Amino acid sequence: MPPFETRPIQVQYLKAACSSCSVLELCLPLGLSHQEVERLDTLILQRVRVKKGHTLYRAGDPLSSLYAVRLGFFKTSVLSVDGREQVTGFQMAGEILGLDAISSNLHACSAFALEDGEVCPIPFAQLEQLSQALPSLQHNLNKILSREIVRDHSMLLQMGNMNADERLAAFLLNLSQRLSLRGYSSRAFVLRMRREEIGSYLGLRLETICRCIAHLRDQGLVIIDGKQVQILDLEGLKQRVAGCHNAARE
Amino acid sequence: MPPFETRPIQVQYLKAACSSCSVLELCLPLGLSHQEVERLDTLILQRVRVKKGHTLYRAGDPLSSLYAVRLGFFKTSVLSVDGREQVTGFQMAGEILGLDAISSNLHACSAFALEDGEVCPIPFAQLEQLSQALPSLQHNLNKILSREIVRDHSMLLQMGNMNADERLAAFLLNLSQRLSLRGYSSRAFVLRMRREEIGSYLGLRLETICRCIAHLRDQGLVIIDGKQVQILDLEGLKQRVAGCHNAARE
DNA sequence: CGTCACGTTGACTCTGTTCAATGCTAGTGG
DNA sequence: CCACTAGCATTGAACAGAGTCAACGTGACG
Repeated sequence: MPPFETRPIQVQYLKAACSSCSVLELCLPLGLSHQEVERLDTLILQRVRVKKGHTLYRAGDPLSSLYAVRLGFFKTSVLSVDGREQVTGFQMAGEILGLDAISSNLHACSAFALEDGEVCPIPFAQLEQLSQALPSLQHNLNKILSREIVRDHSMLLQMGNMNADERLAAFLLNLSQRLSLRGYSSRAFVLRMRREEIGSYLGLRLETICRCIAHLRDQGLVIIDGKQVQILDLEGLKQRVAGCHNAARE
Repeated sequence: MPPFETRPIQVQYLKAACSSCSVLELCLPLGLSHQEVERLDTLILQRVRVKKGHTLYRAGDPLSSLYAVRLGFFKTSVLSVDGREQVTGFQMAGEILGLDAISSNLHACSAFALEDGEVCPIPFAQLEQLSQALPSLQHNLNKILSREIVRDHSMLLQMGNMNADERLAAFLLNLSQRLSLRGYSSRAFVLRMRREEIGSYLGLRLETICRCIAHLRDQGLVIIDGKQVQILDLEGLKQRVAGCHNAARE
């Protein structure tokens, strides 16, 4: 186990308000009226800084809050009985952490910061209470939960039907698309996770990730130097994924 | 494509009421007071019969209702761009179909009946409306959505970290456990799906499923004759899954 | 009785894993 | 300042597990 897994999180309190947040339209308040956002603000009392390598919560912890990522990059993962890690997702600004805890009031996975970041804790009991009064807030929460289900199903499709190169291409495209939604370049970005974590997420070994990076590089689709990614041929990458398995094989 | 994919569903109206349903405590009304269930009953106007081989809804259909399975056995699946099927789940009595449609108001997967069954359509707009008035109903919906996320994550763990034998063992144990929750035998049951569908669900080919069945049989853990399953050694099967990959390998 | 869909098994192939060696970078301590 | 270490990334070679292709069996059903 990496050493950082034993460090507790360091909490620093900062003022928070959805109404002045830059990822407002990607997050829980999406589509709410100004007045509704102000009521939601009454729940979001603070931002919490999480330093790189620290844990926001662990599998088994009781659910107190969901966490909206405001800044930074997180991974969530579950452990198999024999201690193997399965990364279940990478989250960036505007995405919500902790959804899987609602079912049992215990977190089913752990959340780690892959770089320094900030999250807005959303006390869940109060969120449910407030969403009694705000239909559109309740609807948003339902949508966010459902979106996570859709995302998981597409991961299952990747794991079940795509080969290693295709999975990596799909992974890079997914990052590219989410980053561009947040105003960053879709063609140049930095991987915040290690090869091993990408591999775990995609159901592959880290060596396979290295080799797939080499394949995509040799085909002139991307340049990946360490954690620095440059996408040379976005369309080519997309074709690689669409022509899923067997089709258009070299 | 199998021929039944083109048949429309045949709708037959039957009286329905959660308050008199046998899977009440596994379904949406879980934990609701008698009065609350009666209000929920006002939404559940009918049961719909779905005959084996028929489609309840298809990917792309607009979301009008969620469906509670009352009887029978369903599969849900998504298609990849090039027409490959990925089975995302098998649903039995008390489980809810259509959750992935909430995110976009369009069904993201299709639902097929693997045997004659009955579902209770739950008009989603009205469900959201009613859950404004009934906090515990809203809470249940949240829980059900979250439970699906947890389930998907455990499927990702299976696909990412388990070999073929382990996945099949986990699959059989999961069926066994859900059936026993519903009052059926946990040691003898019938597979409602074909080998190919099991394979798609587990990210394997149908031939691999056959071979894994043979492996488990040769180890004296199960007897599987066609669709008839008999579990001889429940504990042995569990060990097979827990000692996930590499551990306790023969 | 013949057809068709499904299931089983074998032989061979191939993709991804495993194991190992090597390189690179950042951090640490003498 | 440099030697040393630790963690991460890359690459090669050998191996193994699952895929592919093909043949055959079986049971349901018109």
